[in-house]
Amino acid sequence: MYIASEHTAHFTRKHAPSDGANCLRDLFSKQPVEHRSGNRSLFLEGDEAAHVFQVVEGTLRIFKIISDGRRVITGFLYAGDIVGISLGKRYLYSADAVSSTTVRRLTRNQFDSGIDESPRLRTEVSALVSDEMAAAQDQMVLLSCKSAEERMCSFLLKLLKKSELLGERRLSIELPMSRQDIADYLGLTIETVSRTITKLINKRVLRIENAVARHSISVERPVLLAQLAGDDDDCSDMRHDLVVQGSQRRH
Amino acid sequence: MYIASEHTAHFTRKHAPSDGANCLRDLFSKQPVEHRSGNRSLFLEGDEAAHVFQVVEGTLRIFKIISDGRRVITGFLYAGDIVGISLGKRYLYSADAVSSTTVRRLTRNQFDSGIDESPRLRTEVSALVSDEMAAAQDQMVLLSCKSAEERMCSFLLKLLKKSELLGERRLSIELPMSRQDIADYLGLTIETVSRTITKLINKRVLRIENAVARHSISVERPVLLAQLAGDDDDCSDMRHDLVVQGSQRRH
DNA sequence: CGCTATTTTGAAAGGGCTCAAGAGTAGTGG
DNA sequence: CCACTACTCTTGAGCCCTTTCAAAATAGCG
Repeated sequence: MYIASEHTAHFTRKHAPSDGANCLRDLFSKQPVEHRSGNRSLFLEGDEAAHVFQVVEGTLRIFKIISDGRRVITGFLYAGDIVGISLGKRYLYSADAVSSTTVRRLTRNQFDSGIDESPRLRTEVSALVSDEMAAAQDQMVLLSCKSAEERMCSFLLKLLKKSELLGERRLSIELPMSRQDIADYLGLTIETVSRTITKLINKRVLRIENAVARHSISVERPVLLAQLAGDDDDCSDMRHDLVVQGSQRRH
Repeated sequence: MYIASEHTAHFTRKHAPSDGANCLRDLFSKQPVEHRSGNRSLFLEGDEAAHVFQVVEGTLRIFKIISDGRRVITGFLYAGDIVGISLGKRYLYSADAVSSTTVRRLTRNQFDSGIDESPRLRTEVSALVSDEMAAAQDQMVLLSCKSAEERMCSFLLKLLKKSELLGERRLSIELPMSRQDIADYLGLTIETVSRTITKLINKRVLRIENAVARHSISVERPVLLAQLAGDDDDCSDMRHDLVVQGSQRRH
């Protein structure tokens, strides 16, 4: 219902002003595609936020470099995702291509005037911002109090769900990013990431595809993976006991 | 320039349509104030996001309760702050009063139609969303790779800057929240928070005001505090060395 | 096939957590 | 006003998980 399929997009376009767009996809579709090879930068933290990008194919990572040189990856963006929405004058983070990636871009002005004209686009943008915020919140929870194993499982589970949404039949996960990328995203070291994956393989939760070794993982026991992730997707069952005074023990 | 004082708000109102508002403050100003005593809930994660709130006085904490009962505080809100902006249909987190607090509220509809009418308000909202996102990013960095001491100093420094903005003369920080709140916010245990504060006192960075014991801290060496926070507010000096391949050692 | 980059594995150290107890603070009622 | 109780905060000791440092194994590439 929310996803504008090719069909509905075409249908509703008839009713829209000729210069308008019905969804963000339409807005971007007229822009030429650009290509970025792996590790090529898209923009840098602090640069003037002149453009909004849509990932056409491939993967982007968005990150900050902190004073001592360490890198914190705050997110990965995949085909269809849009980067640069909830921004002020300057980019809050840097972005570069994990692997070979294609994007389309709109100038900030194009984007802003596009959404100013259409309440529908504003709604769509607002939903995306909300999603982005929700993702940031989830990441804070993960970094606040999850163990290495829980972090790894949460990450893999998220990728698994994404590939299921895209209609993947087999329970396999493609990892375009390196172990170092995963470590910088999950707030761990590369060694801990590696060890944790090994542990999950020993537990028969995962299995390494001998094909594109290490960057393709198949999930043997998805249920166990979900349990180990420790999300339990909200504890909505206990939502209504009021007055939970602080966290009870443990971090 | 950005802060709409009583005066400018009154002045510019003449030029605006009678039903419009020039800034969010105006939009809220007509609403009655509501009072929440300490620990009283404002709304719960997952509830229908029916209202947007403005803090008039006091402090709110916004948090999530995760499956094992632990609490993660994702932010504190102080006088003037607005909560519930970047939301979809449901609240992403719960909110309650840290201490005695007063708020004003708008229904989602009031808020949405208010900003729909005014490009100026949309700009203001967009800026607030951007700030919220920036804060979330900073928190991710803090949780990803800062030590207990760095976290504590970052937190205190933020509060110090806030109180400076409000025109405080003395270098003192009021902590309306409990040690447990701080711990749940910084991803630490209450014991570590306590120990870290003690350590900072021993280092002569802080000093406890014997007045409102423990919830009023004076900063003896603000410069050292900033150094220990390890922010170095962006490493904008090194922004342009491209191709920083992963974080170099250490997390 | 040899070189380099990435990943894995091992051993030791450390920082924050856990468990436990003590000290300080606040609220209550005699 | 002070004793009593409940709660928050602090301090101590030991442990565990993750990090650190180091080296070997594997993958990628010319």
